[in-house]
Amino acid sequence: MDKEKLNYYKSLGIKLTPQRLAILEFLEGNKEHPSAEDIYKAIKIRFPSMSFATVYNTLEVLLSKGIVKEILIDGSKRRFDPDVSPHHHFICKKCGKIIDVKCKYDIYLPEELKDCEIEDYQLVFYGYCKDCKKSRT
Amino acid sequence: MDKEKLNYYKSLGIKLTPQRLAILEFLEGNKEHPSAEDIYKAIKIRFPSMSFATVYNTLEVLLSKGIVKEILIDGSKRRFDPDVSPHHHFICKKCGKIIDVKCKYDIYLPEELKDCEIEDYQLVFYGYCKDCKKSRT
DNA sequence: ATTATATTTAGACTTACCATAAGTACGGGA
DNA sequence: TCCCGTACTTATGGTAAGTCTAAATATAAT
Repeated sequence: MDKEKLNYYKSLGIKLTPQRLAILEFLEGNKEHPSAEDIYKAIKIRFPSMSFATVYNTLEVLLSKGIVKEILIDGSKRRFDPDVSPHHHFICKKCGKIIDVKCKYDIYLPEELKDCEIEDYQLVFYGYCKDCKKSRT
Repeated sequence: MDKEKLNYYKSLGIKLTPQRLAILEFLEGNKEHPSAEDIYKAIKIRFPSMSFATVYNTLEVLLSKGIVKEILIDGSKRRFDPDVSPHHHFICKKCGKIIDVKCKYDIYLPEELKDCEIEDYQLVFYGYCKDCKKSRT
């Protein structure tokens, strides 16, 4: 990881432990929208002593700092996305694969929410991916 | 519940037990986007013998018949919506309240998903509702 | 005879707890 | 200025517990 990024993380007041660096490196540029378990399994290879709690703790920190984003799309588990730029997602109902959607849509503030403070919005497409579409009965 | 609806449910091949009727009545016109627990608690008053599993079983049946829809919006639990007409949602990050958004947006099929079979899409707004907006520090 | 219910059990995912360990900031000495 | 110990703060690891959901099975209802 380059020095600039390191300093950026430090400037946010994050204590950079080897485990956290490993998690950050794993997430950097990752397009798989991993779950906590995905992260845990991947890091465990290099850090056999890694604990599941550490993964969750670190994710909580990264979420609070806006370094990663949680995507509410998979009912069965939390998914995380290191790409915090505005974009949308598709999830396959069969295999759970998530695909980024970079389209821009013209989403105006709905009348029903005029008294609310909107921080973000996400568009989610549900269906079947290229591979699962074929193999469906 | 009126007879027309009853016959409609019957025509779908759903066996209408007292518990299921209670769940259907509770859901009918319900704008609270209840969780399984909300439903369980509400029905338990009239059916003390009601089981949690029955709630899940019934919801599973109603989902498969398209009578209710699951909304993936609350990371901590499943939420259900008896309004299956196309619409969107807002969720308050603080109190968890969900508000319906009936606006129509022009959502075209994104290039990234041209090989996928899209069944549905949902737009979700995140932020703070009228009440929680004030009380934030 | 088929299907739903109630109850219990089990599983997956996540959070809480606490003693131990490690990172960071600071200040004195080279 | 740079290096290095010291003290303070925070993170880790392991486990235990909590929550939500799904499975299994015997009983009851249709």
